Amino acid sequence: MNEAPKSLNFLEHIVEEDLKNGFPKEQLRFRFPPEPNGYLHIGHASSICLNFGLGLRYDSPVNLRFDDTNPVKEEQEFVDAIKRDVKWLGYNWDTERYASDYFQQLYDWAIVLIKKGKAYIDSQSSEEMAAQKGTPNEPGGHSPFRDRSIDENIRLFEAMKKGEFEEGTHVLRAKIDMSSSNMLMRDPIMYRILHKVHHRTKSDWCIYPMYDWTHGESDYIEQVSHSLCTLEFAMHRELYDWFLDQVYDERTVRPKQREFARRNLSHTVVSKRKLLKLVEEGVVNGWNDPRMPTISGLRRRGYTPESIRNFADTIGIAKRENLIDVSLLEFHVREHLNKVSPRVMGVLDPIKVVITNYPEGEEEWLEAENNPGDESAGTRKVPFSGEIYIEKNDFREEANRKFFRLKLGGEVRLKSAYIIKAESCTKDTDGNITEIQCTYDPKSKSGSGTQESLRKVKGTLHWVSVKHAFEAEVRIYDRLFLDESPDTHKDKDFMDFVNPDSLKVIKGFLEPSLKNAKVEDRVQFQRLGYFCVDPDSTSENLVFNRTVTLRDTWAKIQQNN
RNA sequence: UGGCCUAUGGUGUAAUUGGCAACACAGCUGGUUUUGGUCCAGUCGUUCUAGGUUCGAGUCCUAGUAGGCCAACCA
Repeated sequence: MNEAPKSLNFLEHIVEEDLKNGFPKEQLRFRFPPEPNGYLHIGHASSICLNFGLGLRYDSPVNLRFDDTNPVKEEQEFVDAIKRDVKWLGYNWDTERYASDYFQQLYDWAIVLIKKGKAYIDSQSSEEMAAQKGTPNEPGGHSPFRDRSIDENIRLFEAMKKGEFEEGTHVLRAKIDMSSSNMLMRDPIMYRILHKVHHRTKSDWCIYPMYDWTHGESDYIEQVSHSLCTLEFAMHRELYDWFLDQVYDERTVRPKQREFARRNLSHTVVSKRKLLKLVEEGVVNGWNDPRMPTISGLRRRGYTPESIRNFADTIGIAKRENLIDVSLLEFHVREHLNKVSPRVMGVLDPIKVVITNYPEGEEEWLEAENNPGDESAGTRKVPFSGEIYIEKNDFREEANRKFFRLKLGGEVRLKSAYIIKAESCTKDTDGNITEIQCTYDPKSKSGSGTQESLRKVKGTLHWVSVKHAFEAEVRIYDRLFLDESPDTHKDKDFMDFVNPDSLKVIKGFLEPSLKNAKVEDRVQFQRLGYFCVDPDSTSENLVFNRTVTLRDTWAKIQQNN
């Protein structure tokens, strides 16, 4: 907010332009309008950051408005989840609103339209109406009910409201233009009959307003100045304005709809239907599975609100098609986690190292820094002993100069501990290495300041003391889809691209300081990645989710060979 | 036989509104480093096509091309 001149996106330009043309800054108001029929995902997060970001930028109120005009699909559970997610992202709405709060006002205005001859009751079936609607290339025809008298329209509409008709028997339509090139202007439906219980208004209503009739008028009621939505609503703008014209009073703020392109993330899907399929077919374990692009999934995965906000800020906003590489999201979570997460040591694929010259039965507690980039993070004690675990792939019997980890005859630094040298290793009958024998240099202790401790050795390994380490469950997550755009292939289903290795559950050996880690704690397992404590954790069985690996140039080197 | 929207490095977004095309990510090279992390330095590479207006066009105009959206009693 307070840094040097940041360039504006096209929506901010529009606001600036309005301000320049005399729109009072105090009357700026925005809204985030989710339909409570599903969970918020990363795409919504961008929209949330956009609208609330505008609120922050101009110090303007932002309403959280639930667009709950369809009782068939909407539930309180989603309202609660959405509120939790928006809060978690770090935003505060001015007021919590519901389109259903406006049902009476909307009804009254509908009567006004009928009286002005701008709306009528159509008693055809939906099939008949569809057939009449024409196509984008051909104009539609008029309904035989289009010229009902105002009195009859009023009488029928009231009867609809009283519940005197079956679902599907009548609708209220705006009387606009059946030959418009914009299909939405061909006498759009304003109300339909639905004998359903609404999550808030219960059984008060059996007629429910449609989106187009509701949304703009709700913006108007709330005096939202800029109503931002995605591109597919661009054609709705003409209707949005037409409806507004019917009730607009010059003395009030006239809401302005503008459209932006939704932002697509690579290697993922976000449509409700597809996410539901992943849940129902057991590809993932629920809506908040750490592989899901839902806010709750990202949270459980270990993403921070800051990283998501920074991501949204970086990708910007425009009107063209886009596919943002997920590596940018990963960059932002690494960037933030690098600053805030304590470093710890854990070995996920252990091999035992015996330090042959370490005094039998002895142990010592060494000082280790919690974050080399942040002195204020302090230090902690880590136990060392004559038997430790290191990662299997940190040892090779022989290797070239590029491999600066442990090899026979070679030296390596144990992070925050001593320099060791591999002398020999033992194998089982299949030739698998089962143990490595090393010697250590007692004078090389980290931080001791001795000549030996200051020696430069190329490699530094993380480790845990066998005797002190404890076991925990570690869930290694990877991208859910192997294809960057799994749901855009004409000949293939997105399910064909599910990564079979998106989750591996393993056992890790962790340093004892982690024993009292709490759910949602985030740490960096040194040299491995960032991990987050999962809510499945119990006091006997801690569960860590891998949020993201560290950048791994070694992996890249190996890949290129 | 339509209407609306869009087109800038590999990706995303900018360009003081007509004035030297920039920022981030990704890639590559080197340096620092008790994390092959971080950090630092460097490097690669861009205005869909064809005309037009202009001293000057990514920006304005025309045509073309490519992509997206539009015919739910969904939002």
